[in-house]
Amino acid sequence: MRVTELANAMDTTPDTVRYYTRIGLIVPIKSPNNGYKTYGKKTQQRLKFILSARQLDFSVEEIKGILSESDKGNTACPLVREIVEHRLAETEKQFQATLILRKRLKKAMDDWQSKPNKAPTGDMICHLIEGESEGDAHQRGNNG
Amino acid sequence: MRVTELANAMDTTPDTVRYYTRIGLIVPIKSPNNGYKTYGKKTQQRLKFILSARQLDFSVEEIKGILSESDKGNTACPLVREIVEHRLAETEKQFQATLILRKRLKKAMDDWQSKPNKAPTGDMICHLIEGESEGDAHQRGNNG
DNA sequence: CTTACACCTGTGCCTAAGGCATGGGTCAAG
DNA sequence: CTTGACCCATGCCTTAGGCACAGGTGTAAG
Repeated sequence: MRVTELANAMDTTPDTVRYYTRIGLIVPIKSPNNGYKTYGKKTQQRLKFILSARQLDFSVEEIKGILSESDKGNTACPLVREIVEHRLAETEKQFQATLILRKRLKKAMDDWQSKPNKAPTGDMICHLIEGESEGDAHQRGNNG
Repeated sequence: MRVTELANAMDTTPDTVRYYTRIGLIVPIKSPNNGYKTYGKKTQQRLKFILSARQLDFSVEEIKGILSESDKGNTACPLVREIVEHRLAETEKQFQATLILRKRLKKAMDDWQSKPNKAPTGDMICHLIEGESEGDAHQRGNNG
């Protein structure tokens, strides 16, 4: 199988396959006559795993860790459980953040409904936004 | 005001201020004796606008467009309304995606509760994930 | 055999919004 | 002058691929 063929079979893009190849997640055999990368059944299995993990929003780095463990013959399951737990917590945060953003956007649209458009003054760029930031603490970078 | 001072006053980081400076969103005066960047009141106002817009998840590129319009003396309000509308739609999508991911993660944790850890076989890397991808179509990159 | 042409391949550069490390400059106290 | 604390500008690094480019491959026609 060559890159596009594999990509189609796994319902992903050739660029994605190339990317995973480039960073060593999957290892093809170089065809000796034309230098094209050739992927076998085992690699397809591996790619399937990678894509499934990506579906759960595992980062590529995390997947690399899992595969590394598995390649040494060890169970990757505990690691997988840990990651999924962490990912769920992260998703919960993301969820809340999106909620807040949505509320904020809706409020903005609502508030602006009645306001006219104004040309910028020396003190204001767009009164829609600048009249808006009361009672809402900003957040410095407290990420995870 | 120098970079850190401005950053503290606006409750953001010096790196952020430097970034906006670097890409020309805000323009400081170079202090002639030490080469330090110095920011005035007008710039602080501008930065406030930028940060408020970022709170609404406007991209920096979008903000650049708004400021460019405003700098020419034109109303940026229609553009702002348009962006906020678009952003709201985008957020809605994001919201749904996060919901799906959360459901998927929760289901995974649930399903795995009863399953043991297994060493990888020749055909499987981690049975938790590989047994999981039934009845769930993958998605090729159909983004917006 | 050669030509034509569609499709395919590998490589390298690009992204968003800053974060971080480095090497040096500045300011006040002693 | 020297120490030390803090501050500054600059440049590289990050994700997960996307995209453009230049050239190779394969098949049909001549």
